Formats: sequence, C-alpha cells, structure tokens
Amino acid sequence: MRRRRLRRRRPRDEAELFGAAHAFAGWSLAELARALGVEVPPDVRRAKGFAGRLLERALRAERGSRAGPDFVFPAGGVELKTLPVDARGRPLESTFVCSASLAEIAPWPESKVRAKLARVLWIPIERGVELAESRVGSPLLWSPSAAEEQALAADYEAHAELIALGYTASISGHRGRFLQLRPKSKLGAARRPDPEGGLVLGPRRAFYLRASFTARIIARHYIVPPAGEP
DNA sequence: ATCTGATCATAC
DNA sequence: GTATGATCAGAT
Repeated sequence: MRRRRLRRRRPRDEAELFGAAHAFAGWSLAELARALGVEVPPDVRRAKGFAGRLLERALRAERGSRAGPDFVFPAGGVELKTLPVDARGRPLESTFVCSASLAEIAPWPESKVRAKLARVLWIPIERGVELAESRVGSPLLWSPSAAEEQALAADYEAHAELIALGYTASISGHRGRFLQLRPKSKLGAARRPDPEGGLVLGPRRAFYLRASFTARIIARHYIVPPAGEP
C-alpha cells in the first residue's frame, strides 16, 4: 500500500476544493481511512454513508450533518455527493437529494431540490468487493445544464401537484423520469401535520435522483485512475 | 439486471 | 424527531 498524505487546509474556494478532491483520485477507502485515523467498518450493511462521511472529513467540509451545503464559499455553496459506481463507471444506486414534506411543497424555484443541486461536487466511488478496497474516482464539479434543470423541474412539479392535490396514496417511486419521490421510512411509521392542521399517517418521503440521471452526468467522465491491471 | 420500499449510522 | 450521509435487499 502506497503512503498517502492529507493536505491540512480547508479549501477556500471551488478551485481549491476541486484540487483537493482530485488529489484523492485513485485512493482506496482503506488508504483514506488510514490517513484520517479512522477504521473501515467490517460490516458494509452497517456502514451506509461511510464513504460520504470519509470524503467530507478528508475535504474538510464545514457543515457536516447540519442543514445547508457542505461547503460555503463567497461565490456560493457546494454540495458534496459521493456516487457508488461499478468498474465501468455506471452508478449503482440512486442519489438521495433531500427529504420532502407532504404537508407543504415549495414551487421549483424556491425548492430545496433546486438549491441542493445548484452546485454539486460529484465524487465517484468505484465499489470494490470489500468496502476498504473501494476506490475514489476523479471529481466532477457540476451544475445542471438548462436542459437538465428543465427535466428536473418538470418531474418536481409533477410530484408537487400530486402533493398539493392531496393524492398522497398515488405517490410512489415509480413516478418521475429522473427525480423520484420515495419513502425514507417505514409505511405508517410517522405522524406529521397536514395542511388542514390534522395528522397524516405515512412514511417520510425524500427526493432521489435516478441512476440513469447521474449516469448521464458522469458519462464519458474520467472515473478512476487505472489500478495497474492489464 | 434494475428498481422501489425499507433500512442503517451519526449529529443535533 | 429531523437532518445529515447513503445502501440494502426483496420484488419485478
């Protein structure tokens, strides 16, 4: 295993953040964890989010688990998203964006979804057989193109309309070409206020980007430096 | 092989 | 409980 060193300073702008992220391209999660002085969890099923938190620490994200973008620069916030990919660079999972309230849904221009996705640093993680063997790919600093934003907005508004009409029963992960609205808790697990002041029983929902969408974002992007195999 | 509902961990 | 970080695993 190669020796790996971390840089010390917190990035002060996008360029520094991108440079810092790029410096990790090719590292395994084991190497990154060792450099940070943390253990790689043995049980993958109990380690969801490990790669994301590891990269947050490695890149000195300010906000950690608090609300708002991971990095706040004078020029604007940047959201950090790790994206699990296979050896060919295809995303293996959908991407969580943010939770959604069925009691209240903002129009697209003021939506949390739009704010979250305005500026994203994507870091592909090429999944290894073992979690520790997974490798950090090269980063991509992204904002939605006009076409991408239009597509996301269309999906979002369709979800928002169902919510506004109270058709919560017909909300499912099947809807949305690129942006899904799916449960993030067990059915019937939560009780929350509805617009009339009563209580609505139902799962917590959240917006997710389909893998087909993130695949297009990182398509033809250089994913992970060669591992030295033929 | 892909997708949707369910699930896990941590911070506040 | 809500937010952050996501991935698991059974259904299709």
